[in-house]
Order: sequence, then structure tokens, then C-alpha cells
Amino acid sequence: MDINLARTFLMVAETGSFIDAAHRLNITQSTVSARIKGLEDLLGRPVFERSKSGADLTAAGEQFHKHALALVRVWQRAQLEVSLSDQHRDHIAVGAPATLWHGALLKTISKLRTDTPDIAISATAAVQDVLTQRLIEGTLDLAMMYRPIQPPGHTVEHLFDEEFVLVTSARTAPKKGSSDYVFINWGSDFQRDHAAAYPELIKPGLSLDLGSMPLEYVLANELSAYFPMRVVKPYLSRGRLKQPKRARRFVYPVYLVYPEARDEDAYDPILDMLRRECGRYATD
Amino acid sequence: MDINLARTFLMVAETGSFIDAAHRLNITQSTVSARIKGLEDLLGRPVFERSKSGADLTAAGEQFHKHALALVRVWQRAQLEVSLSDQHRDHIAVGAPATLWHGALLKTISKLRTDTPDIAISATAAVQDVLTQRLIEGTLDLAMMYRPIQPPGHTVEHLFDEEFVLVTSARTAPKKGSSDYVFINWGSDFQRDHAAAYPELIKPGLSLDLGSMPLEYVLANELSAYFPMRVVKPYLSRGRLKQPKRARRFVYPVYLVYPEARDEDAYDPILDMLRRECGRYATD
DNA sequence: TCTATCTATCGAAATTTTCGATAGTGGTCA
DNA sequence: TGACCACTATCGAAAATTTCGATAGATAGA
Repeated sequence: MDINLARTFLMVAETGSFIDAAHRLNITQSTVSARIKGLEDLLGRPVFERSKSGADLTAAGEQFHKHALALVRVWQRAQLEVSLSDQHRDHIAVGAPATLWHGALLKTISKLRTDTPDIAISATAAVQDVLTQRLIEGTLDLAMMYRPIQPPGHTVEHLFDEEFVLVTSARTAPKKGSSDYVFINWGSDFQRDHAAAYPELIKPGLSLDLGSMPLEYVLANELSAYFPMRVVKPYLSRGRLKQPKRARRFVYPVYLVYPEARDEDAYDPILDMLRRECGRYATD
Repeated sequence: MDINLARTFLMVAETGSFIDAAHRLNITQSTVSARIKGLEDLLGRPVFERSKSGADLTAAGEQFHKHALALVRVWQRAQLEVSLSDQHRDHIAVGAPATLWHGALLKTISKLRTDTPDIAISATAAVQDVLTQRLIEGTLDLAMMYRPIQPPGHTVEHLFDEEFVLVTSARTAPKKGSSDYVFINWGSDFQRDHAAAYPELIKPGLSLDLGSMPLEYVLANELSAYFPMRVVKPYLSRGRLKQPKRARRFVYPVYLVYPEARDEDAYDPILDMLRRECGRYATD
């Protein structure tokens, strides 16, 4: 797959014509035709509907359009960034799902600021797949996450187990499948197990991927949703939230993920702080 | 640029050797050598340091590594999704930076659930670049964001102007440059203007990209940071936060971004709700 | 100094891409 | 209905690129 196939595709999509695309790209119409045919062979589907009036995108073509843009963009970005690759990175980037930022991780960040004021820190809340991706590509130095797919070249270290419980702010007991249930995206493991436990809720009416926002939303709207026990415990104690009887619980181990090849002087103080802070969450 | 150059690069990076990569890829060592040389010609820099013991990534090579992964992944994803392009999408994905989820947008989501219970909604809080990217690749249907780079094929519609103000929870007035200041990532425009206004704070000790978490963090830790006035107004009224004298304010227009080619029956009710809800934020 | 092991280069062969010419298709108009 | 027009598809040839096998070059270790 050559990027030029994507560029040719995009030009035909833009002009609506093989001939016009050929003019813009300084190649012949038969070259455009051959390239689009080659692309269609690779994808296994036609991307244009040809006619006397030119070429229109098929459904597959419309689907491919964004990928073609992405391919061109990734390659352009690669060329740019490689040319700037001598720049030095002097900060540490830490990431975790929004849930895990409650408590220990944020406290550790605070302590790090105090103890090592010359190291800049950037903190990111994102979903697990994004975190894994950024670890792989090197834009994240350390992550805390639920059971990760082990990124190549990284150590995965168990910290504690996180329990997800169903809670509701409604005054009457909610029924599963009713519109007061909100699915919150706690990661792919949760999504899978949740789908297995509640097959009828595979497609809830509302799903949220909003960091810490969901708790406020659930509290304000008499909804029910799954949350980590660690987070909702104070609200349960105060009666703001209730646990419905006989709801499934999900338990997921939480891990630290960091590079095998690392500057131990920089990493070890952080890792040690996190191990200590998370000690309190150890169960049984 | 052929994806096979990226694949070859990744295999050499993984094995540390042209010969081993050749074996794994079922090509000859000279083909590997030629491909890597071709890649280096395109990038304008060497990506491997060759030696008798094999090949190690250069700084440019390390930089290129994530792009190579991205290229391979985008192409794989393209092939998969094109093959599923007949599937019907029956939900709407909405995205905004965490800040903008406060208020109107979340209320609109609630109303939508009530008015159109058969349409599934997924809501995502993410930074602007991610939102733009997802609009382009079609995994987001509608976004609310500060001044976006106009994604191709999308309409950008102005809603209201958002004012960012510096607030502090500290009892004594904070000094810029001191360790009680936290930089919160409100997007690239804010980053740029903030850097221009406070050049000495280009690299703050702590920067957060944590959705709505930062307000709680600032309140709990006697820190200062920029927030939208809309969000902090209640805290200012209650005295929980103060506005330091003579701090810069930043004002950014907020826009809706949605596809030009769209099912208006599906979109227009949502757009109208949002226009009404945001009417209250109109300034002057 | 010799050997081993790796990458780089060479020339030839194989494969792919591009071109110009022309076939094929289908819509429009008299 | 036939001619004309405008577009894409295909063909065969030429050009360009890629791959291979052989071997040169570089370097570390014994």
C-alpha cells in the first residue's frame, strides 16, 4: 500500500473525476485508473462508482476517506517530527483512566511537585486503549491502568484490586434495562464483562466517557451506574447513593506500567511513592 | 512511501538486525537494507545506527517508530472498516473538552435521552486535537469546541464566547512562577496565548489534562489556575475561590462542529437544543 | 592477523508503474 | 435511431522500481 494510492483516492474524491484528478496530480488518466483499481484490489471493494459524469464515492469509499486522510497525515507528521527529533524531553508524562486519578495517583503527583520541583509533570486522564497506545509511542512515561495488554518493552506491576459496584441516586430501586441506567466506559475489560453479565444492556441508551463527570451527573439525575467502590464509599455512607440488591460486582486488578529500559533514578522515587500510597487499597 | 517500508522498519527495530528482520519477513537481507535506505532517503535522516552487532535506533528512528506503528495501524483499520462499511450506525457520538460538558451540553444529552430514546448516545470528553481527529475519521458525529481548525467537510457554527479567568483557593495572593500555579490544558489556543502572556510559565511544574478533576484539585490544595468563568462563578460567589488582581483574562469563542453532509432529521433537533441552551451564555 | 558477523553495493532479473492509444460504456441531442 | 460527446477501462510497450544472489566493506573478538 503506497501513500500515493491514498493521495490519488483523495484527489478523485475531491474533484469527482479521474481526468481532473490526473491533471491536478500531473499524471495520466490511465495512471489514476490503474491506481484506484490497485487500491480497490487491496481493499477488496470498489471505492468509486464510475459513470459518464465522473466518479462518486461508494459506501466503502466514504468509509475509506477518513483513513486515506489519516495515512497522508500520519506520514506528513512523521516527516515533520523526525526532522525535529533532536529535541530533548525533560518532563514526565503520567496517565491513568479518570477513575484512578482519585486518591493515590494525584497525591503522588502533589508530592512529586514538592520533592522534585525541577521535573515537569503532565497528567492525562484517558481510556486504557489510548494510554497503551501512548506508552507504545513513547508520549507517556508511566501509566496506571486496569489489566493492560502488556506493551512491548514495558513492565507491568500489580498494585491493588479495584471493585466496581452498581449504585443509584434514585429513591426507588431501578430496573435493569430501564432508561435510568447509564453505561460508563471503564475500559474494555469492564465493557466485555458487563456485556456478558447484562446481555440486554449491550447497547444502553446513554454511555459516558467523561472522566470524573459521571458521578456528578448520576447524583444530579437520579440515575444508576457502575462506579469503583473506592470512589463512591463516602456517598454510600452519607446516603446520597444506594446499592441495589443482587447487582453484579466486578473486580479488576490495577497495575503500574512503565518502560523496562528506564532511568531508574528518575522512576524509582515515583514508583515507590505509588506503591506506598496504594498499599491502603490492598484488599484481603 | 509504501507501508512495507514501515513494516520493515518495525521488524528491524524489534529484532535489532537486518538479517533477522529479513528472515521474519521472508525477504533477503539486501532487500531489507534497500528498504531502510529508501525510508531514510524519504525522511532525510538515518533511522538506524549500523554496527557489527546489528542495528540500533537513532533519535530520528525512535521518533519515527510511533509513526510507523500508526501507519500500519491506520491501514489495518482501514481494511477492516471498509469491509464493514455496509453496517448501519444507529447511535450518535458527541464530544467536547471536559470544560464544555458543564451545563448546556450535558443538559442537551439528558433531553435527547428523553425525547429520542431509540437513538443511542455516546459522550466523550477529550482534548481538541483528539476531537478534530475523530471528526475527520468519522468516529465522532458532533463536537463542541473552542476555535477549531475546520475539519474538511464540516460546518463550524459559533455558539458563545467563553472567558477564562485566573482563580486561586489560596488565602494569600499567589505569585506567578511560584509552585502554587498549575497549568491546565484548555487547548492549543489557550496554550499559545498563555505562553505569550506569561513567557516565564512556558513550562509550569505541573500541568493537568484531567477533565473536570482540576477544580477539585485546586480547591483541595490551595493552588491557582485558569478556569472558565462559567464554571467557577458559584465558587467565587461563595468565597471558595478568589480572583487575583490584574491577572490576564482569555476569551475564546465556542463552536459546534458537525458534518456538512448529514441526516438533517437526526441532527437538527440536537443542534436546535444546543443553540437554545447556549443562548444564556451569550455575552454582551 | 585471521575469522566471524553484520550491513552496503553491484549487476541482473523480476515486478510494478506509467504512458499513449484505443476500446467500452452510457447519456444527450437532433 | 444514430451520431456525438465525455468519461473510464484496457492494452501493449517502455520506464522505473524492487528484489535477489553474490560479494565488497566494516568492525569486533579471539
